[in-house]
Amino acid sequence: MSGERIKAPRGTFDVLGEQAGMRMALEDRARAILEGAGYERIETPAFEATELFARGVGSSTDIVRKEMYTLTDGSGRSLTLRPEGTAPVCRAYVEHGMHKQPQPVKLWYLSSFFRYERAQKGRFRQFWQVGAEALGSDDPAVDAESIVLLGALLDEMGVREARLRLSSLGSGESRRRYRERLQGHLRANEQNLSAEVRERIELNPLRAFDSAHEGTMAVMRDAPRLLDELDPDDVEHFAAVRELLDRAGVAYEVDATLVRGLDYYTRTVFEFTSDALGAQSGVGGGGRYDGLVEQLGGPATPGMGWAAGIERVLLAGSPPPAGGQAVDLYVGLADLGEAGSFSGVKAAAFEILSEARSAGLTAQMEMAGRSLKGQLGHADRIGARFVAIVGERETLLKDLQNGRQETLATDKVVHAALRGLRELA
RNA sequence: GUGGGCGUAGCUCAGCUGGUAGAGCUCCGGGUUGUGGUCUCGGCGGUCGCGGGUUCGAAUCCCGUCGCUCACCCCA
Repeated sequence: MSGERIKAPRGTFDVLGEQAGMRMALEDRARAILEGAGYERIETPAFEATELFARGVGSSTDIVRKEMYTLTDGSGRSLTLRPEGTAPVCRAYVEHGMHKQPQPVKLWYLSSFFRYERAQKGRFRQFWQVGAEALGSDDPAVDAESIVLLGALLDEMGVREARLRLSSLGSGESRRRYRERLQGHLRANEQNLSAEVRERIELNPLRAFDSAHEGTMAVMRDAPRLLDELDPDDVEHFAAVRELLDRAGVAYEVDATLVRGLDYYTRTVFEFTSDALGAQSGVGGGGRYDGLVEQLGGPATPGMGWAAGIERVLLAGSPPPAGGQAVDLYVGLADLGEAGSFSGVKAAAFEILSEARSAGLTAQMEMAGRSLKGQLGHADRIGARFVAIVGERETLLKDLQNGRQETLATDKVVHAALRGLRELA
């Protein structure tokens, strides 16, 4: 061995074995649920113009301020590995003129995202999210359906004890007025706030509700509540969303202190949390972002969506085990010959392998130079039904399930295996 | 960026107060002049994260450094 071992970068991981199976199961369920509700799959580029996130996600967010993987390409363009999925989807909506399609346009994705953060349980630098976005309608039914779908996905993935918190951030003038009142309250009590919150009074005062700092929490107990100051339209919209969720039998709690980390949210916001997760309790969340498409240069278009962290869903849930691929026929060799060498027997075995696959069987061939005992052991371990031991003149075909075996001409092996499998069925 | 815990075979770990490394699992092979899942025996496999220091001697003590991990922060 020479040279230093190169390891996967901090905060990244290889997906293999059981993990890969669980992910496939999740993707499978997500597709069934979302496409059943009219969502179509979308994949956007892994990197975008930096400007998209600066404008879309918002310059007050931690994501834009310190968590983006930004690089300059050969021609001097500033590009950023996507830290989230909503802005790219909105960009695609505008770029492809989807406002001409029947609204709402419903899109879903399962992709990886990148944020420069310290990794910990449930938090990584490259992570995966499944997300759904519905653009072009401000109907409360869109909000409710969206939330119901994520709830269904979490349920099917075995995420127990998921709590749903719900709120409304309002919109327009009332929201601006509220923001100023809150800033006033914060400034009046500035000496009791944590340093982080103090720094954010101008940028994002709502974040103060999220603080775990004691002094800050005391100040926030007396702070004005946004929910008490919504516009009549927003009040009505929020009431409709709640009514629809009630009708769907979805349990939730209204939490006026629920704030989300991205600037684009308006009106409905929600989050599913689970205690099974450690410090990172958020499994998935989202909300309405009625101004985002316009902010990205498109027509005024309402939008509603969510994202759930794959790693967190898997951590909090108990996904159904993925069954391994059955192997109908394992093709072994009677005469091992030299390791890595060519032989007539090997060629005959390879021919059987091809023939078996053409006949619709799943088949594998001995490629490690194992002994006869080793080959049978291996075939058994991978769950093969039949083993063929190919010899110079004839071939032994053994049924591993009942131990029966017969010797037959090599070119009859696949037929015999097929016949054996048919008898089983 | 800050703090705690941890870094010994591919994996899980043992190795007390210093005497230059072990187990289980996995993998491969033997036990069966060719036949699997049990059992049994054996083999492959380790610069004890890295660098320095103390010592006759360090995986074991000290310092530094890197990495992993959990937490703060923030979020999915």
